[in-house]
Amino acid sequence: MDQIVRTPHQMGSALRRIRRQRGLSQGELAARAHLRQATISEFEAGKGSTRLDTIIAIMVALDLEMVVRPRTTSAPEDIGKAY
Amino acid sequence: MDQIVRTPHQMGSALRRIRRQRGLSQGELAARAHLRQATISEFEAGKGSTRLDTIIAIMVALDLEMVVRPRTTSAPEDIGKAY
DNA sequence: ACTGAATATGCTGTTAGGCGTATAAAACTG
DNA sequence: CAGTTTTATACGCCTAACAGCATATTCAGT
Repeated sequence: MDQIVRTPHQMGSALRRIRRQRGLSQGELAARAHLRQATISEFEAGKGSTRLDTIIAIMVALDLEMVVRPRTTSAPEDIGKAY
Repeated sequence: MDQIVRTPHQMGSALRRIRRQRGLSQGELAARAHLRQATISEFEAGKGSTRLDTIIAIMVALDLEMVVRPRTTSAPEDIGKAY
């Protein structure tokens, strides 16, 4: 249930999944976070240039928090990358 | 050791602490992440408008990852630790 | 298929991020 | 305390985020 995030795309996907779990539309989330529905759409699509405060606003609206930690080696996509 | 991040300021502080643990200067980190030393300085100071891809670049250079999870309620004595 | 909701895309305007470059202010070190 | 390293600020430039507003497109329910 905790989502590992290493790329903008993973960030967008993770929050989209959680938003849907909460039963919210992009428009509803946007209203709660004081953002445009279009901004949510672009962010969830993996826009890397989304600003930190925008992401924070979304996380607050979804009642989430982030944890920063040393990189783990458990992600499936990483296997093979070193070779 | 894992850093809870709920605000831009906490994000900057957390990565600054980790950078120092790694024994890196802002200039060295900037070089590794292909950013300016000034950009690192501003980000660590808590700039909320820092872009996601900039943050990701810093985390990659520090060998870190993020986790997104439901907000937890930390004990009062823990709250100060994030600062 | 029809229809309304949800999501993606477009346009303009304002504001500001990050760049290169340079320097000022702090913080170590001998 | 001087000399060095590190961190914080500044200016001009280019690009784009996000705003409001509107519409096109896709999805889901009946």
